[in-house]
Amino acid sequence: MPQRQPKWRRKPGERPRQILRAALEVFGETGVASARLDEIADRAGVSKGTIYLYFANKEELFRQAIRHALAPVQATQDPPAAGSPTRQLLDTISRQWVFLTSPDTITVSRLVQAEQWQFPELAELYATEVVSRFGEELRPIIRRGIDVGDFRDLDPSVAARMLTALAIQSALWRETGVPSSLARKNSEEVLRELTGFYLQAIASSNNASPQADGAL
Amino acid sequence: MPQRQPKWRRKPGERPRQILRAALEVFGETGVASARLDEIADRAGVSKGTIYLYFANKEELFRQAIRHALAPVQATQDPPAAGSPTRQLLDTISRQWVFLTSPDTITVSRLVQAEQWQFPELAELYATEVVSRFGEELRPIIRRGIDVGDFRDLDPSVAARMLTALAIQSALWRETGVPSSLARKNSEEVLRELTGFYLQAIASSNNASPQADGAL
DNA sequence: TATTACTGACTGACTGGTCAGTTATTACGA
DNA sequence: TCGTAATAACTGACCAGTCAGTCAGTAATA
Repeated sequence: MPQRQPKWRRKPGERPRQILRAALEVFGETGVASARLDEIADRAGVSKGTIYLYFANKEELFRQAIRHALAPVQATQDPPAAGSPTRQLLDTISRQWVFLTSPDTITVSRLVQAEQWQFPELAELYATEVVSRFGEELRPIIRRGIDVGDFRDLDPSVAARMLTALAIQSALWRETGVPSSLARKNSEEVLRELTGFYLQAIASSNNASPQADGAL
Repeated sequence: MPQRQPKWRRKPGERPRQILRAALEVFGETGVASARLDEIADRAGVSKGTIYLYFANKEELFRQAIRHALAPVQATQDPPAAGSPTRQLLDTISRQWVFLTSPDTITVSRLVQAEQWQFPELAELYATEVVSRFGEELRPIIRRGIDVGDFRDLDPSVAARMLTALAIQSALWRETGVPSSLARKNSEEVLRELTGFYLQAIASSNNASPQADGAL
């Protein structure tokens, strides 16, 4: 006689994670206002009431979901890459690209943009944890590249911001396959176009073609 | 004895415009789902019922509001600017920048991103009417610049897409003052940084510094 | 048996959409 | 030129559906 399975199990340790994951999914598909808590509960495999054991309300759940999704980038402390500035830059961009193109990050980027008036503190969090952090990684590399003469003389802050803007927008566009010129391209191709363009863009004239090829 | 003012006036010709304008405003502030039709009606100076005389439902109102806001760009037929490729490019970017940084366009850019799953046809419209159209203006100029030797040898399509991505993201970031490095900068400064960076980025080595200064 | 985790039916506030009724405007006859 | 009938434009109270949030009760676990 088979032992009767319990209808549900107590997993107080895992619940928050399960719920946050489902929440990000649903919020990402419909936006905050249209997201239904019953749907989130379903996907998390719990009942609606359980959500309220761990989160105060829908808004707070959203906040936590975003923060949770941004945790990975907060965790990374970049091992200062070795090699030439070009090499370092390439590695750094590549690492940032992996983060930016992950489904969760795409969702967060879109949601934060969309809800910036309802949740300005999340826009700020995103700016700090993603944009600023990326800048902090990029600037010293660019500066060194200028000193060494590999890159032309430009403002490292501006150059870093340009790259980040370019990377984020590329990542967002690639997801939708819109504009159509991106539809067929996979993530690696887009990254290659991006790095190809950017390295040329900042290369000094006496170093007009830093070899980016074969780098990935 | 003062003649009694009518409580309201019949303005069937203006109503749609009034409503669309109010709708874009409210949609932009709260997103589609949270926007209340009573609020839109208030700001348009009409009652809720009137909205339904001109639009089938909320979704359709949203669609029309976006299309309406994109009409200006559809109307412009660019007079093929005179001068060197650098000059032409500068003029074109400048014109596109004005469009991108207008409050309505900012709102549209944000809304289209946010609602791309609910309204994929609007994402496509935006891609066609903004991104593709910009590309069509930029590509021939870039191509000529390459032929003439002012710009280095790169793929005009990629170069155009990079510029558009950069411009859109810069416009969106500037609005919020986030990242904080953009908070104090006004539109003109951001445009100058953008063009400065980009012209350098695509300049050929034997033309390393096309004079962008004093251009605006 | 006590405690903790969880369920899901329920409630009440909210809002998209409707439509019977009202007001402005126009057309027309005297 | 004035009343008045006809029409088009508009209003706003109402209804029906939805969903965030509650909580009395139940199931799992210690």
